[in-house]
Amino acid sequence: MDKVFNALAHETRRQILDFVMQNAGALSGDITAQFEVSRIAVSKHIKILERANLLIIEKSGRERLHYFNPMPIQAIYDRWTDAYSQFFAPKLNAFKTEIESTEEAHEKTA
Amino acid sequence: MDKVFNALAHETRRQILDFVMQNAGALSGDITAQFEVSRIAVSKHIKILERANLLIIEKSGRERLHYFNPMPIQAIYDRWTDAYSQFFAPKLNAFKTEIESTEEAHEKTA
DNA sequence: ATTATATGTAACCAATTGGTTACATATAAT
DNA sequence: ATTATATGTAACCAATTGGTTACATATAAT
Repeated sequence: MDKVFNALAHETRRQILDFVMQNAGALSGDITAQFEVSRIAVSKHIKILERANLLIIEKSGRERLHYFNPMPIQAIYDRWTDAYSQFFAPKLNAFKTEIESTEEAHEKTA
Repeated sequence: MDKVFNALAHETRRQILDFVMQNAGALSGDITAQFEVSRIAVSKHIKILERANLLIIEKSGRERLHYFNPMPIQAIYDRWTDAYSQFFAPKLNAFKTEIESTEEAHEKTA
């Protein structure tokens, strides 16, 4: 789970996920072509995503085909919404209002 | 958005969120008491969470009261599920099966 | 058989991160 | 007025991160 959060904490890696999602089976080279940084840099990002199980790689000859795996994100979401359920239900709007009025009060004091 | 992902990419910071969520209005000192690291280290983590808008701070005299703000996470989730909706719907199971068979095939080759 | 392509690994480096100690300040309690 | 408490800031440091170049290997194409 820590690996997933860490993997998602970099813009390039999130973009790689976006790209692979829309281009299932993309090769390393296809992914590299999307970015300005070197092939090696992209390769490292892919490795981090792979270790977080966000990408699944299929080898075919000298090529590597990449597939997006949504399950770790689903797992995080499940844990998250469960833990934070009190905030994601009707109570949300009340909370919003409370925070906003708190902030207004704060601004007046500041 | 990058700030939010980065803020979530550290175990201690996720634990701070958990704690503040269940202890709305907690003081800096209350949060510090939950961890082994120094007050300063915790303070830095809090600052990162604050800048990501995941914590809202209300000053009261010499104290700082902390409140969890779920909205950035909600925003991420909205963006995420929208972008990845093709995977979070009925298709999910088909995809899972596809990946699993792919992996089996891969294991046999390896 | 030779050449081109797809990818991997090693060594290195600057920037960022996560932590520390030491010192400072503002409010509350006595 | 003095002391204790809650929090802030500065300077520093080791570890991690994100990138690079140089070299290597395995498969596909000619």
